[in-house]
Formats: sequence, structure tokens, C-alpha cells
Amino acid sequence: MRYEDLADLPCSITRPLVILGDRWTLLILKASFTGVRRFNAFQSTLGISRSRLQDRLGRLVEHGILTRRQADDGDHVEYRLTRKGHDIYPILMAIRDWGDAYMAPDGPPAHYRHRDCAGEAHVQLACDACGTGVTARDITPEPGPGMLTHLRPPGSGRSGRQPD
Amino acid sequence: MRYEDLADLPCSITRPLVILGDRWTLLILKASFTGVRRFNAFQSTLGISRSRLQDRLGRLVEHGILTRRQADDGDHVEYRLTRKGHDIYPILMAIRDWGDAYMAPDGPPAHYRHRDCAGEAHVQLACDACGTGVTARDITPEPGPGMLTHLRPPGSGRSGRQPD
DNA sequence: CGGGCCGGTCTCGTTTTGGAACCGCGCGGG
DNA sequence: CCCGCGCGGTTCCAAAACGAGACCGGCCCG
Repeated sequence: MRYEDLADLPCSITRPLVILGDRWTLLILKASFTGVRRFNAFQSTLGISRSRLQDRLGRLVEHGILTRRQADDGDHVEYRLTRKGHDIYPILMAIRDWGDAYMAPDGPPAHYRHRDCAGEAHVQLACDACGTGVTARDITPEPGPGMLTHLRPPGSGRSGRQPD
Repeated sequence: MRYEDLADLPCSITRPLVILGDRWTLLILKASFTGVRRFNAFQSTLGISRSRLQDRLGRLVEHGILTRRQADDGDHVEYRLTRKGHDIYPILMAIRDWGDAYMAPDGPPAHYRHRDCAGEAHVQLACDACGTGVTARDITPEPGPGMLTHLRPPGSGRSGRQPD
């Protein structure tokens, strides 16, 4: 099995990870959220090699996570988050919460404050129905519609998989 | 700058990513959450090469995310999540929410249900103070204690950085 | 015309990865 | 006792990914 084939598995954790799961991609997106838009700015703030950066930006554009366009005011190129890209923010905030908890011995390097009230923003995993916070132990995965169509793809007899 | 040196930056997103941000590590942890504990089980469910798996499991144990021990009942080895590892779950759920939204054209492959009430669990980014849900646009990062000690490490005059 | 900045490409040496063979151990059966 | 097997783990090599830096054409400005 080639690595990219993991993207075919019926799992909404695996599929994004095939795109986002490498050394640089999430760091590039983090930079995007802090306002970085230009090729050279990404390169100097991250320390990534130019060829790698070019490759990663291209993939993100392919996947509709960033857009590449000429800036309004000038002639340079801008890479900006799409809505799909914007929605990656909770992933970064979940990573931050974990980083603050376990890799910040001197306290959090940054507070991420709600602009309106100066409170701090955190991710929480909660049940839609009862509203209470939950952890991994409170959750049972069970097959959903995307699993069923994967088990019997229309007009085919392929084998399927269990939900991960 | 070598890649590992990114772990020295005062940023709670960058630091975890140096550990978790590669092709396999989060996939290994995802398998852990589904109950996979044994070397061969990881290898066959993920399709990772044995040498790579050995390396990644070793790193996760080093970082206190997994523990390696002999199973109670038998003679085989078990890799189990520590509390630190357990707390990675929200990261995986944030990835899943994004995957369900943008990479599951046939609907979610799996429902992650609250065991007690059968509701579905989702991550949300909310303000601790006012409780309202927020997005990237509502948030302003500002320096925290970990940034200040990084700017002036005790007994040194190193230069520091802005919060990312 | 000359220099600088821009995004982008090319080349080359290094690092990381995948695949598969190999190893030692403990166990269980013949 | 010996043989085979499944286990976690290691070693080796070829292939892929990567980093560093030179290089390129386009554009603007002086």
C-alpha cells in the first residue's frame, strides 16, 4: 500500500492527515493565520527551503485550502486562506491547547484572546445533544453514511472496512 | 536552522508539531485510541514499515505519550496511551470535524457518539469568559508568560521573538 | 542601462523512508 | 528434545523526500 492510498480509507481523520500530516503543511497554515501571505515571507519566517515551500503551497492551492492571486495594490503574489482553509483553525487551536498543557513549562508563550471580551479561547470536545464535555473514553465510533457507501460503492462489489 | 530547532521557538503550535507533525505519528495515535496496542497490530492496520514504526513508537514513549510494557495476561508487549497521550484526542477530533466537512462527500464515515446519550461529539472553539463560539477572526494573540521568559531567559541576554 | 526585489526553478549532496530479510526469544506440539 | 511459529525488534539497501544555494525572467525604480 502506498502512503497516498490511505486517503481512500473511509476515515475522516486519516484523509485530512494525508494532506496535512507532514513537517511543514500545518506550520505554513499557522503562518497564514498570522497574516503571512507572500512566498518570501513564508520562507523566511519558517526556514523552509524554497523548493519545499513551492511544493507545499501548490498542494494547498490544489486542495482549495489556499488561493494564489496577484495582490490588489501591487504586482506580487498572495497566498490566502479560503473558507476551507479558515476552518482548519480549530485543529491548530487543539494543538495549541495540548502544547500549552505539556510543552510550555514557563506558561503559555501566547494568549489567544477573544477580541470582544479579552477572555481566552480554547477548544472543547462536547456532546451536541447533552452539551456536556466529553473525553476519548466517553465516545464510541459507529458506522456512518460515508462508511456504507464505501462498503457498497454504487455498481461495484468491492470490500469495505470497519470505522476507525 | 535545523528542523528540530523549531521546538525551541516560543509557540505552542510549533512545539507539538515537531513531535506530531509527520506522516505517521498522528495515525499511530489514532490507532491507539481505537484500541490497538501491539506492534504487529499497528503495523498491519497502518501499513507502515516496521523500522519506521519502531522509530515512531520509541519517540512517543520518549515523550511520555505512550508507555511500553509487558501485557498483564501474557508475554507480549503493549503500547498504551498515557494521560498526556489521551489528551491528544481533541486534536484528532478537530481533524475529524474538518475531514467530515470537506473530505467526506458521501457523509461522515463514522459517527463519534457520546456513550451516555447517543449524541454526537464535536470540537468547538469557544471563549472561556463569555462562552460564545469564536473563529480565527475573533482572536488576537498576545504575549504570555512563556514568551517573556523566552525573551529574557534567567541569566542571559538572548534575543527573543514575537508570539506566533 | 543597472541593480534590487519578486516568485519560481534547477541541481546536487544529505536525510528520511519503505520493503524485506534476518534475529533472538518463549511457547507449544510431536 | 527438537521443531516450527508468532512475537517484538534490528539491519540492510534502494528509492523518495528534503535542504541549501545557485540561477532565472519579470518588473520597477533610479
